[in-house]
Amino acid sequence: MSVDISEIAPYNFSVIEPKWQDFWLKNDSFRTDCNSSKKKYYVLEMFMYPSGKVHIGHVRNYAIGDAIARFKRAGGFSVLHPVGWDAFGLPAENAALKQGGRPQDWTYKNIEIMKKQLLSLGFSYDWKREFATCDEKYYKFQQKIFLAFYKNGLIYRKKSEVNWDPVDNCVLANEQVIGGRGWRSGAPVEKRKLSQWFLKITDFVDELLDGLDHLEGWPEKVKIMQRNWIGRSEGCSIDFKTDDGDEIVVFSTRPETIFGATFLAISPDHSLATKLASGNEKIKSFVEKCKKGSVAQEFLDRQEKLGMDTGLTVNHPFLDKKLPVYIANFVLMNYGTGAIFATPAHDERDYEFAVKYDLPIERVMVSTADGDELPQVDDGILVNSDFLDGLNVAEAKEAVIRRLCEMGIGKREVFFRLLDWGISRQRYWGCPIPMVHCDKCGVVPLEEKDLPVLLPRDATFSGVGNPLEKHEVWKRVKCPCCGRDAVRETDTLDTFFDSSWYFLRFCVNDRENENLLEKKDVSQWMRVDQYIGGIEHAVLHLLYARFFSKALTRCGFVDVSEPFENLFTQGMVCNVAYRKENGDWLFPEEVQKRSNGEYEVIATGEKVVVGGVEKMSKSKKNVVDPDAIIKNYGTDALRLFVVSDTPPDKDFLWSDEGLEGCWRFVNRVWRLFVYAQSRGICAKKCQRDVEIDTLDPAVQKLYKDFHRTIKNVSDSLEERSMNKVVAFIRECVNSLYSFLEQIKNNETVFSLMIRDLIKLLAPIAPHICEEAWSMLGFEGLVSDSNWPVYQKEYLEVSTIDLPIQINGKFRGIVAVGVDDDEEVVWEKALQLPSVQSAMAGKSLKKKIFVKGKIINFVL
RNA sequence: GCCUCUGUGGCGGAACUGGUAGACGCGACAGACUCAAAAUCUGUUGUCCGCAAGGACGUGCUGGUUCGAUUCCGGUCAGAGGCACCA
Repeated sequence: MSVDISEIAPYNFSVIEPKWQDFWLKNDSFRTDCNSSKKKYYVLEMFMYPSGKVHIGHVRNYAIGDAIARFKRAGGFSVLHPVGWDAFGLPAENAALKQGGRPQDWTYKNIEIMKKQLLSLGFSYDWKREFATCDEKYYKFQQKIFLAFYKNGLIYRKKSEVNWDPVDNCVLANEQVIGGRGWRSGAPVEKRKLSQWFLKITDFVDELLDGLDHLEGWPEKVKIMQRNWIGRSEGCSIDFKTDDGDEIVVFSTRPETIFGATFLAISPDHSLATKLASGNEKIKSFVEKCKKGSVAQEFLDRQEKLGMDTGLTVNHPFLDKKLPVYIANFVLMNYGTGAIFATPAHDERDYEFAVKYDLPIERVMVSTADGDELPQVDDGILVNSDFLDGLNVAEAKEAVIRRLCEMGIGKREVFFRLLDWGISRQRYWGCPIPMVHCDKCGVVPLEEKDLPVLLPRDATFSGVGNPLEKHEVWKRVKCPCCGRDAVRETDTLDTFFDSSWYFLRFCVNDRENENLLEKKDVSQWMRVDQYIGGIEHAVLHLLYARFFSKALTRCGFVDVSEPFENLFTQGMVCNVAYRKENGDWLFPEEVQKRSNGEYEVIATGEKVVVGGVEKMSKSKKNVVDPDAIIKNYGTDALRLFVVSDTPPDKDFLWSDEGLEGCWRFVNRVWRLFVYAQSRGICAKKCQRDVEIDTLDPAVQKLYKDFHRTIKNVSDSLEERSMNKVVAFIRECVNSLYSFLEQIKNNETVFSLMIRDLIKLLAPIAPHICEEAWSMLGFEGLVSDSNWPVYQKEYLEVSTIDLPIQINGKFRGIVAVGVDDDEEVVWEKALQLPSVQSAMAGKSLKKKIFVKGKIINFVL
């Protein structure tokens, strides 16, 4: 019995979607198959912090990953697609402080809630591998890693100036300081001197840098950011001696400008500055002023240059002249040697400083380009430089370094911007560091048998200081060396430590496996074939994870030089935001449109500024709750929407109309499936072959075009252009609607098209497809079915519409055979009225013919 | 300041190695169905001129290469992101 397609009831997602979610979960439908002979494919989305709620940004990230996982699965790969929780971190501790209770409880409760949300989104995860980084088991492994790194000399403790976040009351790594502010709190970072654990990431600096050249599957942008962050610079260090016999080693990448040097500058943190300060009140107060300045935001913004003459001088290495030594706040202690020679004529900072303090400026280079303004920073030809005169920069650099080396005062050197990674955090909710402080033995590692060091369950959170440090019972321990009373390390590990190796642990098939990293499992699955996450981790997590792979390899745990073969960075989800004129943000429900098109606050009638498109965030009151969307439109419509329209690597603009459109499309597809069923379309009808030549021309074209769709959808998925995937499927559904009358009686063609359409849509809208698959009597799950294959010969066309140009302008088309010779095509083209009228009275200068592409008459 | 990326209809965006610019969607407009509305289906929709056939213009701006440029090259403007006294 046939039905009217427009009368079919809408897709009943509230029943159908939970049904399949339960089925997949109960049957472990997406459990990783480790014993398969199929090629492996490891898809991973950056795991999430259990903040309490899944937001739309997560949905988009995971929808992209899930589409790839399902596509690869259908494409004949054995797919690993795990899920877990990056569960340590400050918010849990803040929640404990604010609402009482323990961070543990808060975290695990959030995980429970968010897991439910993920399940309601129908992602194809292997839930048997799920873990949280705060699981005792996971951090026990992590303590093992810490000890192994320690034994291998990759971890050390040192007292040094660190970044202190005054809001989070905690140290930050350099990578976590963004524009002088804490990455989480946004507070201006202060400097403090503390004893801290450091990870020797600088030991791998060359590998980390060179490895980037081979990461072809990474966005260029991320690689550039990492290269800049590592910041390699080549140059030369030069030894100077003050009249008092103090040594000052300077570093320069421009040693060829040495003849233009007019003074030396050392950092206020330089050991010589400290020494001088101790004997001189004026210098002491200056140094202190500089240190304060390096903290205050206003100084950072103004970058005002401050300096003080030490009264000391050094000899110029080549000239018979003395150079004064200044302490200058623009010289950084943590780069190079903390001292420079200044060449004001050829360096902007030196120039600014020299002008301010009235120091000489001597030109030693003339530009090859025009203009002779100082400072001249571009390369030129050396002048006033004795043995370097007339040389270009490269030649002069070589010559001067060679001479300095011969004199025994210079050395070729490479410096990096990258510093070692400080991993100590003065917080409770993190992985305890398995070290002990003993008065007699010093800092001693625990033995493996004493692991794990578990977090105490009875800590108190007062908001001041580190709860572990104040826990008098927990912190007492016997020294593993001498057995006397000692104290535990009370700092915990930076949570970025946790996320630097989780993707390796996901490889281990048996969650209970006591081996830290089962080598066989890791080598089976690594590298991650497709990693997906936000670009904000370009120099944080993504650099640390690369370092960990190399460090764990060095320690013999694994053999993974690089963790992520292909990296995809998805864009953010944005929404319009409203605010009052005083800047307060407003919820969309609080505003309404006036008749003149402006917006006002409903309650008060105040004028509303439509604040443009902003990243969805609670503070801007423009978030959309996935649960509400799922309740009203279903998961498939939501998933479809977040990958439609916008390429996944670009920012996505939320719109209710767009979502509505996807909901309409889901129903359009649903009606098509139900209609097909009513026409008797079912699995059985797919068994006959299609005799393409006997088909009605319209049906034949439809069927051939469908094979083009299969190719287009497959290619677009492969290149991660989900927006195109959706567009091609929509196109295909549109033409099925248009030719419904012609196709409805051809059961074989109709069946085959519906079957493969279900498969094409399944990676993005899995529930409706699973339902249709079962409804039409196909065996098993569409999630387990093979990806459709297109017939190449159907894509080949015999005739094409060839565009015709006159003087490069489009004038019409002419239908020709693909293989028609030039003469034949010309004949046909010349008969076109538009060509004839354009040619009238003119002579043909040239004819261009590109087979299958174009004809162009040049008159 | 330095580095990187991006500029295509009212909007999100398509366009293979240079070859019919604007696929697909949103919005808008019209028609069918309906007592009516919603839903659904079918059209139209870059701008300008024209009753029409048709024509002119059009991918930030500006030069160039080419028979032909959204695509390649030079300059320039605008926006986004990263780094920011890194010697």
